[in-house]
Amino acid sequence: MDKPTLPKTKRGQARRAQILDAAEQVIGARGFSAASIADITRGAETALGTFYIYFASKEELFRELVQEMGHATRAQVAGAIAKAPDRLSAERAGLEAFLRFVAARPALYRIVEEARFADPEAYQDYFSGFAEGYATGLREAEARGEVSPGNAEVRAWALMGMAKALGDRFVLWDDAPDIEHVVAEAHRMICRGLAP
Amino acid sequence: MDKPTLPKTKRGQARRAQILDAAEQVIGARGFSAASIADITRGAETALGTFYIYFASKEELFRELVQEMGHATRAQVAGAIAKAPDRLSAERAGLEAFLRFVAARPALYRIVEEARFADPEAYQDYFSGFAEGYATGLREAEARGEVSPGNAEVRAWALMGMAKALGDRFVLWDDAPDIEHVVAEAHRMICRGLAP
DNA sequence: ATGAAACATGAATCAGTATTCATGTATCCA
DNA sequence: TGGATACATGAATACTGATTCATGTTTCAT
Repeated sequence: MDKPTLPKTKRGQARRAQILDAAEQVIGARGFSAASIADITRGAETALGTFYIYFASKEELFRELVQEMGHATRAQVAGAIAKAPDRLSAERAGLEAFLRFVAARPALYRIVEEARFADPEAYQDYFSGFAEGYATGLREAEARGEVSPGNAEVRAWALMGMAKALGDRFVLWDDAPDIEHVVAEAHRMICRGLAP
Repeated sequence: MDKPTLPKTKRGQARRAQILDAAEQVIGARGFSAASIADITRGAETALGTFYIYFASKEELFRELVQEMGHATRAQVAGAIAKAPDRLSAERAGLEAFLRFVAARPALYRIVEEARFADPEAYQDYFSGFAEGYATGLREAEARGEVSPGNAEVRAWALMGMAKALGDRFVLWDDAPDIEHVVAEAHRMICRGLAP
């Protein structure tokens, strides 16, 4: 009933990690409401009741997974962007890093999308936070003259949306993803647009 | 048990429509798995069992709602695009029509996004079908010299993703949507990109 | 007008599953 | 090394909700 604290022993820490891993797989595969606690503990090779030693509820576990995705994505993208010499290069590197992340952890990606319904606040916070950093980067680039003037917030959301849709179609739903090719094509449009 | 056929009497047709209307509202508000058949029939002011006279299951009803959204969106966007003198104008008109549709029928929009989980096949079909038409339009425009050369499929998905993200942030999650402004900003990026 | 087909009803059935709890077993510090 | 704390177990609880069905009522072609 009480909100569980973090585990204190080695064994406890290992169990909690097992459950989180299994949850990523099971919820990623079946979806949040279809995934039962029993499925998750079975995947973690532990007893049903053990779940509640570490998590107060299914919802709390879910929130933790969404946050994990947030941290992991930011880390991946930020790392890739850091080395870029200018903003347009950063756009390319960031998009590629995102698509590679989707390829590497499809279950987590799906979980975030499901948060739109299962935990709308966490979902909005996740993307709003991401968009804020994105827009700031664009404004700084604009000040340095690396991108044309324009509304940074609209651009940030538009670019995030592009990345998500490309992730769906050319990574998640594609048998033989060719990330490099997709990134190259998309980047050309990001830089120059459609105008002839 | 058998798959119900379409109703044969006036009364039956009216009942079925009542149930579909109520379902759009209830599933749009609570989400697919949280919305119970009882909620829906209550909204339709009819008895629980009546639902199964018209629909084989909750899933079948859901599929029908997703298809309805598909038809409605296409009609809206296609109508708006038809009058455009060239492709870049068409992009602007299509984006604006889409955002206005999201504003007008948020429940249907939400239902489509939930189909990603509740009925993945319908979801993929919906967007793949849309993308196909989109890509064809871009190829024809490229042939007419109205847009620069580039991979039409990647561009189509990227543009759809942009529209979805802008719909989320600046229509669904915004207290005072300013569609015209968002469209103007986004359209500039679609035409010219970020390059200075 | 009338009876067969169509439709309406809601209690009962059936299948789950989130969460709790009483009863153990492992861990680890004093 | 003992015992207090942390952790493990899975059957039992408590509840929800999709689907069925036996029993009416309405519609409408004849």
